[in-house]
Amino acid sequence: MVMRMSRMLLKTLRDAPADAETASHKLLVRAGYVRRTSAGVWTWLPLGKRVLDNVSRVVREEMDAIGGQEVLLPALLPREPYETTGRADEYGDLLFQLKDRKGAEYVLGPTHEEIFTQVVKDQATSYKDLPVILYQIQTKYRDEARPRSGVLRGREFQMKDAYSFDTDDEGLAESYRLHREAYIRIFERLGFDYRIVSAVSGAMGGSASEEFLAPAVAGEDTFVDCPKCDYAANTEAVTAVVPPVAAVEHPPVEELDTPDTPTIETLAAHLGVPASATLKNLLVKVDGEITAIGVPGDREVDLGKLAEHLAPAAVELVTAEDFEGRPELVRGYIGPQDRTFPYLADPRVAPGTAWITGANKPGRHARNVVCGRDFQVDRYLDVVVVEPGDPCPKCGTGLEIGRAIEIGHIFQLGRKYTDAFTLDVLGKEGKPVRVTMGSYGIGVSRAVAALAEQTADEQGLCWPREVAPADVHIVAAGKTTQTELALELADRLHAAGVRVLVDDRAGVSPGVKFTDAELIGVPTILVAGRRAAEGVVELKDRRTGEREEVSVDEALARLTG
RNA sequence: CGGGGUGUGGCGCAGCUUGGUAGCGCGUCCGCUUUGGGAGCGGAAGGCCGUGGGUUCAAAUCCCGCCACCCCGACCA
Repeated sequence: MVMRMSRMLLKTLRDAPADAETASHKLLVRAGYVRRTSAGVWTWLPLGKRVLDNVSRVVREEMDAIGGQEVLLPALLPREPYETTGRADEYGDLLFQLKDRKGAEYVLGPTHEEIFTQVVKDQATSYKDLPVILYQIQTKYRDEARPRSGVLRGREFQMKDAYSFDTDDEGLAESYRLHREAYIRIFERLGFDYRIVSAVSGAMGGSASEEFLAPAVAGEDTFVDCPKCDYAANTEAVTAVVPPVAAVEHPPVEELDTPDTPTIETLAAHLGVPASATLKNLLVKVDGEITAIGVPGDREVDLGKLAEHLAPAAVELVTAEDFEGRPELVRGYIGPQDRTFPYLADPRVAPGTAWITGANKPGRHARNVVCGRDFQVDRYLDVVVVEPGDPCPKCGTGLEIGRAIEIGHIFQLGRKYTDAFTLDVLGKEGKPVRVTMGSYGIGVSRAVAALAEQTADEQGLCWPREVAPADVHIVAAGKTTQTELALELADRLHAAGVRVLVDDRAGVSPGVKFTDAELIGVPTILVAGRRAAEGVVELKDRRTGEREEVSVDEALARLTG
């Protein structure tokens, strides 16, 4: 069907809604693709629905290509399976919960590992039934504390979720590999600039997990990117590169009088040394026990990272009360020498390195405090916040830090869910075998917004052809002659299988139509204008802005070629 | 959940300080003119001013409560 703007439910806005902040949010609303219905809940208007469907189509084709079988599970689900796996509590308020008239408890599905596990338990009984890959493209519900950035992070959103079921680890690894490659093809076809980074599994459980990140200023994730090699990683997953320590004989420890220097800043200024020469000792409580973390003075500790390393132990910052009754802990002057507490340290605090650090006496610091000689480290942990310029673990180049949108995530779950539901199949030996599982997600609606973020320019949206709502946007810049030609071209192109959007609105000035065409972002703009009567039209590339006058036949040939 | 901000026709905003007829731009509808970069003139429609209460002769405006929405952070396949 040819989309005629004179008949479409489409209204572009000159001004973006005041509450829109990110480019994709502003442009998708201004260009009439989506409309907010409530916080984090969006209506997809005709143009938006087309783009959404195009993304789904690509995803579907590539999932089918690896043997995935599409199914559709309900979004309205009994709560009980989520209790079985403990995720009802784990998700907490993130779960939309409701009751039916009889008081039975339901949830709106946030992701479907539980239900897919049950489906396979129902249907698969023998190792011959496996491996199997199931997927669906479906609406998901998460009651996010803070939905934001338009459809980038909604409470209701479209997701493709896939699940693999295998009888052994090798099978899982293969299913995972298949998905990884399918994802690469999907994101290539969609026109994404993306990185694959290793990630932490979080609430999903399981071992191996990688994220597909689309770099964008509006992104919520920070990641490091090596400008030279292909290394990229989630900031939490970066490991420090420690340069080898020169075997130098350090002079003995020397105490210094350093009054009023309780912070690294004041200390470094007082002594006239860089902060990196000092050793910062941050006190935390690990399950209530006071513990110090030693990091170079110019470094920040990432408490989230620390908590992750020490989980399930609880990590809290110390408070003033914790110093009561501990006179050996001198606030601002703590050092790891003669310590009375466990000592964790960043790998940069390597054996043989010398530091300026607290002397455990008020107003006193010590220099030439050598790791391994004057103090011992109980355990090394990577807990320092990554900084731009830190060396790449792979090639040593200075890393860059950027923002990105998570558009896909793949997991080797293992047996977390199959254990919970005792999903076994009969093996070759006639004995039950516990099934192992993977799960693989793509945020379909998020991908639309992420693509908008990556491809839009000052004039508006600018879609890659594969996802664009049409191939050609025909503008009738004039009166009857132009409109008739525009409609005729639309029909002929459509007959040739080209997807067409035609601006045949009467009484709308050419200027309005041009700016609307640029805002809407269809890759090719065809203008039937001044020279329409003589059979000459203009072809314009939305991205480059290049335009060219060609005959009608030439235009048709190029667009159908 | 902590901090900040905003609620006035479809969109963007003014009015609130100092209470008294709800206003502007864009958009929409009708008519005429106009048609290559957000046209002109004339007419018109459209708003329990987020919501509940209070103060007052009188509340968009002052006071109290609530709700919704947005931003930063925490959190988050």
